[in-house]
Amino acid sequence: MKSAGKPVVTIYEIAKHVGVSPAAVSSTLANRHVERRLASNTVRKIREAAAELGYVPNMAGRRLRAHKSATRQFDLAIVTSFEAPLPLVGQALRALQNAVDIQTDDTTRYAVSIEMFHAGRLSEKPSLLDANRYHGVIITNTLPNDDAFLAEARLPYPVVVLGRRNPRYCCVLEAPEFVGRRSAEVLLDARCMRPAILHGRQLTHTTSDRFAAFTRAVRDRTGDDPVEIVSSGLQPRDGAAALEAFFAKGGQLDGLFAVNDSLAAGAYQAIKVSGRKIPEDVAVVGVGDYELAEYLDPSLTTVAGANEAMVAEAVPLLFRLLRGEENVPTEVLVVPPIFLRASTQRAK
Amino acid sequence: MKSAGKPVVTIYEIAKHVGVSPAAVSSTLANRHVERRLASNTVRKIREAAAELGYVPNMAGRRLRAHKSATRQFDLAIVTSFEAPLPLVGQALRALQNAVDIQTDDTTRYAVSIEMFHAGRLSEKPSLLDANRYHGVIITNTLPNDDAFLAEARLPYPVVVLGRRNPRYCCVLEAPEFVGRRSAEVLLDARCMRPAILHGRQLTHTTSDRFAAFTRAVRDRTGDDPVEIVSSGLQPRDGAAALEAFFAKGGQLDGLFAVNDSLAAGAYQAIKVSGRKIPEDVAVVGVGDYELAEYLDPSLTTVAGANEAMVAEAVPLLFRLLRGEENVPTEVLVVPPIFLRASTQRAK
DNA sequence: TGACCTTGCTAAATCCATTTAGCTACGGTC
DNA sequence: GACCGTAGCTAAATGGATTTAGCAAGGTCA
Repeated sequence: MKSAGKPVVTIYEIAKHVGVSPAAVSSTLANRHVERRLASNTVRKIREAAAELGYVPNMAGRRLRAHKSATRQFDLAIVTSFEAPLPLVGQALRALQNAVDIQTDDTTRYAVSIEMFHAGRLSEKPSLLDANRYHGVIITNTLPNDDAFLAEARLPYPVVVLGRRNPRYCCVLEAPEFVGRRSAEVLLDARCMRPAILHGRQLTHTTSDRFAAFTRAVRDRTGDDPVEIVSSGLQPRDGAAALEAFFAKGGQLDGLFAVNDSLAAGAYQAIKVSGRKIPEDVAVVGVGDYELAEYLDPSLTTVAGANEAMVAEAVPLLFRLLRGEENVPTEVLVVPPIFLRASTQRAK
Repeated sequence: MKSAGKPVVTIYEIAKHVGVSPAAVSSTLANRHVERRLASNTVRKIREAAAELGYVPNMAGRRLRAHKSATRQFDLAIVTSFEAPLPLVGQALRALQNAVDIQTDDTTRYAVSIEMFHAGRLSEKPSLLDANRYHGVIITNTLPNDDAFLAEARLPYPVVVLGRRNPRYCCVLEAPEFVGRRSAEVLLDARCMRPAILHGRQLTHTTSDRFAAFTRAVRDRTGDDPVEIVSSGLQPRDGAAALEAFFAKGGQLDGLFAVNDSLAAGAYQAIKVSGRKIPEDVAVVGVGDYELAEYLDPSLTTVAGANEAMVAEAVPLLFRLLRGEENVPTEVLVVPPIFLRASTQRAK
């Protein structure tokens, strides 16, 4: 049982409690009691005391002692929000792990992990501010709140920010304007007269850029603003619900840009249920960061899908920062590819 | 630049190199040099030496010192494979984080993260065997190799294994047989005469159970074995490729059970491209752990989707183990729900 | 009886970084 | 000349666990 008492229990408390030395306690708790020839009765008493006092090992102490003095250990992490699409995070982690696998040798070891925060509440993760957890991190899927926090806090270790610009850090992001503008062009080239944009309530830096550029491009070419459809979340069900509501209110559209592809998947369903055909009645453009896009019916035209390219830039940058290199660029722009598929192929 | 030399650089080396005390070096590297009134020239020399010698801070040392002695810190992790579907892992992490958020107070802090291994090569993560990293973990998406490793190694801290049975650990898994059997029943009830099963080359405990139960159920009811279609991976593209190849060889089927839903998404495409209609020509059953299933066209009938329920069981179990409780069950079975949707609704 | 072994345990060093208390030298004040 | 203040630095304690060398008590064998 965990005691609620103030003083945290160490092996010294246990030793005192049982009447043995800390060495005996340590040996027992590390299951070394046989080779250290501790009497089984002593072992039992130590185990009981540990359980009774609610002993929790201090990992820092253990690691410090266990540290082989010829190796340096780097602890790296991908920091992302719970709300973010995980496949993108998975790509990032894989890329980081690959880099790490190459660089690992006798003298250098790495540990990489994913660390998550609630979107918009990065500041509630105080462990990030301590310089005693990670040697370096890649941060992604931040909301404006988080961004402000980061800019003010200035994390005391190397950081690469993915997908948004932050003046105090090394950033990798989509070429601004590109996705929104090209999406608009694709829809307009398919002769859409009433293009719409579908996005979630919370705009990240990336999605708000897509939104703004799309809106501007449509306005420039048609003189009108696009229709704006807002969903409550980023899951397919949210996209479906938003479009259903839009149609229920008598909304009309003949082209749709969904700022990410789960929303597009949901939109597909609502469009079909409403009796409209893709692409004949509604052309659809999405964002192809997931494999999914190609396997929707009809296959989804996507702009972007730059995540992999961004990650490929970010990982080497992190290592350059870790190495203490100077002249590491503070901003790298990635131009996403475009895949024209069935969802925008309208017969002349 | 990182020196390749053997002895790892500590602040003591730097101190010796510069000719100051370790205290000065520590103050400088922690950016405390102003309040500690170090001469700017000294600071510069220390910084230069740190860079030149390739200093890498020892996080264990830092954390040990930084540790507030009235708090105990638990480091928890979800351990999963790179190849696994991430949304499931995300669910697990969210559940764990929620539990942790509730239990955090002045005296107890938690850090949760995701740690990944290459499927089948868990044994190459030696850090798992050290008792100096995590207080407890939830392990999921293991392959038979990994399972054998775990059974032999006996990790020296609390572990909950998700999705497979392992005699030496506390396990949470799908009720065996259930998913495979019910999937078979759904297809047979839709009057399929040639049911097939689609799975990846690598079978986890869970997928091999699904496979075996499906096969047995089909055999029991029809006297014949189902058709087996094997894909190289677990992504939609792999499912599509496997079915394409199957059709190209003249394969026939009128019902398909895909052991996970990315495969089902890929299969959908190949089936449609081949000119067959779902569900008229081919009824399809998948596994609904992702939101996606409902938004495929036609919406996908799914059995399973037990991940959330499994996670809900696993998290409390982990805490019970951490608390050192006795009589923690070693096996918890979860019965997954079933969602009948359009992909198996054939007209009489 | 003495040499030697075994059992069962402990003292103390060690891992690395941080921080507190305090020392020295120098300049200025009355 | 006594005293004070300050800049600039260091010695030493500290955090928690592990391990090595070794001590003491008791037994075995010649």
